[in-house]
Amino acid sequence: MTKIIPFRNCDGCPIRHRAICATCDGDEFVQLEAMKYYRSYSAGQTIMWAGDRMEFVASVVAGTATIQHLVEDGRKQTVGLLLPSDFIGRPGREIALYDVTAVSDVTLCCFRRGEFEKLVTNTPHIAQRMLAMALDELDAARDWMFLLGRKTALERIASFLLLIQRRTVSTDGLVVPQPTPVSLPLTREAMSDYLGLTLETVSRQFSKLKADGIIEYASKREIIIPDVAALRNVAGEGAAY
Amino acid sequence: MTKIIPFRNCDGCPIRHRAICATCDGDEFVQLEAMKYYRSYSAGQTIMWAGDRMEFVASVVAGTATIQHLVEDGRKQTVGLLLPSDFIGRPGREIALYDVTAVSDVTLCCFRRGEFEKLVTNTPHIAQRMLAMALDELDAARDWMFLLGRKTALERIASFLLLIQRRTVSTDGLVVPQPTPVSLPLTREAMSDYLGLTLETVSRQFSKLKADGIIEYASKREIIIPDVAALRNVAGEGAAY
DNA sequence: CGTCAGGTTGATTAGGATCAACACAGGTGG
DNA sequence: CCACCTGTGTTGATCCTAATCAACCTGACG
Repeated sequence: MTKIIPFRNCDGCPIRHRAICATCDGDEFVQLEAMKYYRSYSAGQTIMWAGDRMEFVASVVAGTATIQHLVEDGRKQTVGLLLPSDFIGRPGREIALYDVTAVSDVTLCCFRRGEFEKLVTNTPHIAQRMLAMALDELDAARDWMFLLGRKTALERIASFLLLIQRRTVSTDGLVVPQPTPVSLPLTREAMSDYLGLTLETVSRQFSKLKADGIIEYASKREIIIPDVAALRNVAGEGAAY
Repeated sequence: MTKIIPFRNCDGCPIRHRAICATCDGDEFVQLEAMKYYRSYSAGQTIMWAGDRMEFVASVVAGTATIQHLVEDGRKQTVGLLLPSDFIGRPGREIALYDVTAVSDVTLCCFRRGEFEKLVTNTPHIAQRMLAMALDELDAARDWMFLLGRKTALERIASFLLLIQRRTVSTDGLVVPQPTPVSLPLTREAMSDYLGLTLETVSRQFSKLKADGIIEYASKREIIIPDVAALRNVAGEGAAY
């Protein structure tokens, strides 16, 4: 099941043009490439514990991870989804605030935190890229706050499917025949943690979407969206582009 | 009601040491000071509309504003609370994604967006300060996602009161006699928008906290917390410091 | 003195949580 | 090869929290 990463250097890296390194110029890029190292985690493994010292920051190269806040009484909320090209960790913070867990097999491109922080201080491009990515994440978090605060269960599921669909097609690159099958990186339970629901409610809303013809199952973890506009409608998103 | 700001320059500015300018060195600071201008808004005014072109970025000098996401059918969620020293806007984005509304009379220290963006590009300190602030906001947004996804109504109110208390005492500076009165910058309705509740539920939970002796009213918009630890307990936060 | 925004409280409803049973696929080991 | 187990997902019955609908209170202000 574990995918072997078939490259050792950044040429041919699948996230080369979207990750933190996307806007680096020649010299900066050389520095980054020199200090990077890969790490792999299998599905279910914890990448980082809340409260732990963070040894590294990293880009997700392949796989899916979640950022989670969990509390003694067992309540859990996923506060961030990490897909390929997303960044883990933050320069300037020593202690992790959240757990990071691999939900599928994950490959990371890591940088020792100390060295990376020096790079951020010294090379404006990287600081600016970090800033742009942080602000994008902040906007995404705010959209999710609306979802968690105001959307119905059905709308949450629909929004989540659209999110995955958007990220998937843009990852795989070129345009694909319209009714694309979308494979879901999360279990029903992991989705419920992300959507502020229970796994039973998630399951029920999937059934409802299927009954209404909004989605079809290729398998339990792979859906087909015959009409994206219809799904967008259910999600309560404008008919935007 | 409108407070007149009794200063023209940055000396004596109440947020000088916490805002975006906190870590600027002499030269950077001079540049920032040269390009700044003040704007005031009275309670209820909209500072920025979602979809509008952003002419400026700004620091909140005084007053309270909210960042809101609202949707055609009337649903509304406050996705950010802006208190003194918080930053509005983002370099590199032309169009606002959210509405920003003054909930009390607000004074901003503004910078033309174009000029500010140049400064971010050219002066590493400011880019790094922006990054640190953005990452702090991201953490705050993630904590709020937990609140919206998993906390009960009572816990949300308690958490909100603690948030305001924390920000208030740290704003006013020195330590104050223990049972501090905390003045609430938001109406019940504005709180409900922030907490993902209805205003009726907010009101009920206030009544419950009062009945349980966790809070007392100095007035409807000013509460006293006799025992912060007890409130923290209700909020479901650890007994942390 | 009347009006209105902000706030409280009550009665009822509804959406999702909770508790519970069952289905199904994939492994594992006898 | 089959029996068993475990992780994942579905569906049903019931309960409960917060939403909704509604009435009323209070104080500020013209």
